[in-house]
Amino acid sequence: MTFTAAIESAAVIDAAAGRCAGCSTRESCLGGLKAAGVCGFSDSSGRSVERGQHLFRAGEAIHCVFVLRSGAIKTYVTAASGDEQILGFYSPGDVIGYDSISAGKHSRNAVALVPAEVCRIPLESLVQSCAQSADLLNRLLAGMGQEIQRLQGMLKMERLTAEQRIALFLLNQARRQGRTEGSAGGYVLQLAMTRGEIGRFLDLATETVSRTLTRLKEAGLIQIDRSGIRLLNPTALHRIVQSQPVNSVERIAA
Amino acid sequence: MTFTAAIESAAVIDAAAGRCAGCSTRESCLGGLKAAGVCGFSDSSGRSVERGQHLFRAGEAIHCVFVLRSGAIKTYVTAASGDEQILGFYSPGDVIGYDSISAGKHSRNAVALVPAEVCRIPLESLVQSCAQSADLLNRLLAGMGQEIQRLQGMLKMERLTAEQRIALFLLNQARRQGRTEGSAGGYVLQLAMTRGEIGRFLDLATETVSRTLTRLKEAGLIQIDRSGIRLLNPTALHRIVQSQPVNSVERIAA
DNA sequence: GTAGACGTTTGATCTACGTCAAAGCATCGA
DNA sequence: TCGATGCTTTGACGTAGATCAAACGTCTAC
Repeated sequence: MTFTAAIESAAVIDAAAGRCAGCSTRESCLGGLKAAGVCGFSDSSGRSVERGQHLFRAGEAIHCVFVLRSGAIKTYVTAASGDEQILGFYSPGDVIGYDSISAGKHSRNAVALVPAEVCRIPLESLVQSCAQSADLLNRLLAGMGQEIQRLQGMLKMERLTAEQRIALFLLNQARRQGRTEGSAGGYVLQLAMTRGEIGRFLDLATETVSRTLTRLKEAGLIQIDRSGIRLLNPTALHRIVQSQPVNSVERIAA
Repeated sequence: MTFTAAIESAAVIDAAAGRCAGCSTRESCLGGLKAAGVCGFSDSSGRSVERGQHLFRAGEAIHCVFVLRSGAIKTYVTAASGDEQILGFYSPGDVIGYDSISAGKHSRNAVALVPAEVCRIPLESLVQSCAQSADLLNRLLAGMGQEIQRLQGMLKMERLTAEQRIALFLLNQARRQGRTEGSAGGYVLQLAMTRGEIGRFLDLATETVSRTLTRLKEAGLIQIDRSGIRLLNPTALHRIVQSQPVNSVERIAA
């Protein structure tokens, strides 16, 4: 079992054959096919990434895509002016790196927001295996298609007011977290990112994020305590997203 | 030679075997492989679309991706509020429909801005052929990867000022038109879209698009005559895009 | 020609959100 | 315990671009 130079500093998690069997991300992960015996990536292996450590950086050569097993990762680019734009937050089960398949090198940076574990899937064997397995090919195309649709969704987001963006963001996070954790009931979001990072994702100033969250809190739609946001009224949040941008909370919360 | 029900109203252009041979879009088109004998799509065929006619609509089932041979096409979605958001303008050689591969149905509408000709590439045979041809698979993945990067570019665009967006839009259009027409020298853009459509693409009001164009014109960077914009000073336009947003034209044009 | 429909341009005004500033509040190491 | 550091919150103010309104091409149909 060896590592490429690019990640030689990483700690091995578990690259044994049956590894995918008990993985909670199997459904959405490309590598679940390994357990199914459909394809066996010989050097698929894991890596743990510490908080603040980069998984890859823009400009680096690409050798693999990553599947997030646990933790949280953000991808971002840095403008000439120096300020950062966050392109995506990733939760367990997400595949990171579709954008750069067959581009040769990464177009953005990826960094862990909290300690994370990822699976490496070498690009070469992934693409080669697609020739053998129609199922894998379909999963790959579906994953890339979803990434395209996610980005189209973000473009739509740019048209919304600050309040609508925040509401939509909270709902999206809840939906994604529900995928791995117990879905119904709770709706308590563990946000791994800061207000500033939410802002750099939604294209809002930190202050606007903060103000909007307090407004939603005071309207009774959410509850904010340290290291978590509870969605008290997801339906109202939905209404805010849908509503015409004519002061929402006041109209909706009633 | 038959058509699916979805496009039975369309006129046949040319579905003969050697058709790709003389096609100007061969380089960027997936179907160019047909001429190379690498793969032969049995029912790949053409269709002409009139100005204002839809190629497909959101919600419709997907049977194929399209390659634009001539003309211009826009894709858009309509918000609940009724206003339209344009997701992309397509020029000859572009592949339309990557986003919906393996999604089952279209997520957006596609309509011709001027009379257009497209090639249909049935999805099923496209995906199947990827198993046979590594080259085709790579082209497909590359195309989807580029679409992802195009969307990431649009997200970055949203951070720019109106003037920067317009400048970048003009440069992008020039680059894309240069791909098929004679590239150097001219820089005369034939814009198939209205000011309003540019605005609904860049997320700007029609008035802002108009005002910004006149400002660029008065600064001597572009020349506007009926049905065309000439880029007199692409370098200055580039500088505008790169510059910090502190009133650009005045600083740059000097 | 001329009427009508559209697109464009220009001006005046309004507003959501950014920016600047300063004061809370956690968390962590010594 | 106490700074030190970094995140969050709140307030005051400024501005880019939206919106409203109206005049001005330009193209097509008759």
